[in-house]
Amino acid sequence: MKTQLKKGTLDMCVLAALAAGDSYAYELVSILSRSMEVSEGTMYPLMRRLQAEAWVSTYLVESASGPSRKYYTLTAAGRQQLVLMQQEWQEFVGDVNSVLQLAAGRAKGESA
Amino acid sequence: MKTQLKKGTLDMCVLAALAAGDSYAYELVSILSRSMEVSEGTMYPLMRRLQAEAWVSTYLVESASGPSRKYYTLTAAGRQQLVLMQQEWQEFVGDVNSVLQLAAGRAKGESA
DNA sequence: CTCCCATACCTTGCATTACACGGTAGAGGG
DNA sequence: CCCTCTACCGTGTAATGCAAGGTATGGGAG
Repeated sequence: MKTQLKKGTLDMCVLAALAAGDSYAYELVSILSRSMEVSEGTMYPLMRRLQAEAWVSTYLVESASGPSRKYYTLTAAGRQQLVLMQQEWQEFVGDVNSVLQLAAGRAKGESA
Repeated sequence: MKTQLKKGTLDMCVLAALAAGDSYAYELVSILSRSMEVSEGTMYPLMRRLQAEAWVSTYLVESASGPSRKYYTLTAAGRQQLVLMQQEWQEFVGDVNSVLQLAAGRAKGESA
């Protein structure tokens, strides 16, 4: 029900996960699922977008327990983008929190 | 360009602003604009949604410098919802930050 | 051998929501 | 009369998360 909150942050989360090491979509879902809810239907289109932006590149690796895995690596541009996104994210969190604090005082009836 | 980040937070921001005192859409835009970018085209549909959820109620007040103003007040349900949203927001921020920190260590070549 | 499950890939269609753009209308100044 | 500021509103578009469904590989259960 709070899926709207994720809009725009998943890209950053995936890039961050990839900064910790190469991975593939199916695994990324389970990695991120440890901290937040994500579904496959979100992941695959997302990875396509990241690749279209040239923030990641791919290579195939055969698996002994199923189909080949499509691994993703951060490109230099991807690393740069991650830094940028983190800055925007923290700035945004600060903005929202400042709005929340604006209200906090008066909400309890403290008149001035 | 980071409009996606706002998805789902504007409702909360508006409710928070109203917790500090009744207001009308046009004014809410300028209030929130002090902390973040919002446009009128966003505000009016948003207010209708909040009202449809019964989180706010309205009353008209004539103005000496233009058309009548449609003021919005938080309902009891609105106050409750604000608290809920704030909890979800902080939880979400924590989740995202934990993902970001996951990557932080290894990104610099610290091989555990 | 067959069936099923876990792995791993992918697509289509839907819902939500922020915003640009455009339109209406009152009050006051040039 | 026109223009600006205030203040309201609607339509259509873009972005994106997700449910649901589809394909294929490999191994274990029956």
